[in-house]
Amino acid sequence: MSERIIKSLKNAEIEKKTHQSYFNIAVSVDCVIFGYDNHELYVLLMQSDLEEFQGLNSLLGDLVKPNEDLTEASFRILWERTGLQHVYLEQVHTFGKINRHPSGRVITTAYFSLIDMQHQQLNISKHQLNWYPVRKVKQLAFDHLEILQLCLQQLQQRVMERPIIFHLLPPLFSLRELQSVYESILGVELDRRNFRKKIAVKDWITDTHTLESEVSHRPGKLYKLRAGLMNNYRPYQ
Amino acid sequence: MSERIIKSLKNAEIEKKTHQSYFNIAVSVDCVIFGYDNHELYVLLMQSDLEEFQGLNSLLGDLVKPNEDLTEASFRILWERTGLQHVYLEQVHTFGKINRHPSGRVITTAYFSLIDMQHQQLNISKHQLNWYPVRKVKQLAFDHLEILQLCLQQLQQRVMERPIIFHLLPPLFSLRELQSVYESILGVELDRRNFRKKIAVKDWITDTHTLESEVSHRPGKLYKLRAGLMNNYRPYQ
DNA sequence: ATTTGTTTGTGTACTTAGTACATAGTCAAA
DNA sequence: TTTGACTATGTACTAAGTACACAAACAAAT
Repeated sequence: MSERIIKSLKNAEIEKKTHQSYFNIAVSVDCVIFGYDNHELYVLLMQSDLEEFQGLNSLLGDLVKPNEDLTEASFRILWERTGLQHVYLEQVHTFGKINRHPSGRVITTAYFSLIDMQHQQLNISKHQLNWYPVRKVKQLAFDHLEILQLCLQQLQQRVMERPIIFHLLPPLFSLRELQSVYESILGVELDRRNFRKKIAVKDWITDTHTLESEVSHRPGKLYKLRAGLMNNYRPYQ
Repeated sequence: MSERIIKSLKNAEIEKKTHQSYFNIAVSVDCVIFGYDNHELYVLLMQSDLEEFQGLNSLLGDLVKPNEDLTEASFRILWERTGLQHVYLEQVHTFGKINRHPSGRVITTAYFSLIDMQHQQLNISKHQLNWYPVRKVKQLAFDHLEILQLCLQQLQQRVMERPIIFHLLPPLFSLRELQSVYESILGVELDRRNFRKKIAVKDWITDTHTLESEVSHRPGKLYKLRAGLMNNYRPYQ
């Protein structure tokens, strides 16, 4: 064999090996979509489409296309499955264990997002999606329970430092509602007067001088997010 | 054409498309390796091996093999390039922009690690590695400057909450050294008495009742990490 | 019309964490 | 023995966090 041919074969060999070795990890994203309703934090789940996990729920995820960012892929999933756009999204962690997916090597980057489930119209029925109380989810397909737990933990940290909790609420809200969302996320009860003081110090919201209506008790003032506030905060996506 | 053949062709088409679409994203890890010496925080960098970035430095990274975890890949890089094992490692973020790598679609998961650069023997020369003062790094190959900055930011947060800073120090250290490492990471000067109070409250270290030697001033007490402390803290890798 | 249930709105005393700051003591080197 | 460089230590002040109670507003039930 001529040296040229040997070299060429070698290159082919290398190329094949390279291809096999390095280009058969699939990349996916998974979205932990949180919503709040009636004193409870919910997560949006779908029925797993894998035989191995029949009957189990899973997070909303998909493989990332070669021509899209990780972030774009997450927004696409949100759009395709729920019809929502302009949703708050934040990267949490990348899960890369070898056997985390039964059909092959798939690494996944987890994001959480926050939506106002009471007032956004979701195309839930189309895709067999359902809201589940976060604390009652005990089992999920893949390593999705671990992912959910880490996302919840990160959410708990973030809501104290940054004004992201408002994505779970309508544009106008009462302090009672706000406190209740905090309580549902943190899993603790808060003292009302101290909570109000703490929120006041943060300077995130402004009084709209309107009142709740159609409540069977003394109506509370309605607040909104302070204008221009969100310019100072960007999630690291 | 028979229907069977058509179907078969269709399947081939789908398979090809799937393969093209989903299996040509490469996965890499990059390690931001921090070290401390003489009042300064350093990062370990290598010369970029890409023509496009000739003359620039880059982080230590490599493609992830199909049969290794992301974490394993990071440990492998550390081992291959520096000869070090049992290094502190923590995942920070996954960078997935489409054009972040000139040779194709590569997403990378960034880790930072902490090593005691004064007392560990590194195989630095073999791989053209060098330590650079973190604050003086102004340009790197790829998006590595962005990665470095985010890792530094995460390190700044973590050292306040968890006892990881000790990985940058030898087993015995004085409070002055410890304070100096904090200052080099946080980029601020700290008040000595308040610093000592703060460290005392955290209950991370114990007095060994030995003194510094060979210093041309009053020697300080030497401290070590409190026994059993690290059991309570696990990095989320 | 009155009562009941439920939630709003507000302030103070106490505790804990953070900050600013100065002086005497120990060692090596000159 | 003096100089330089560092150690060791405490107090007064400020800011943030916690515990806690009562009058007022509204709807619903009577």
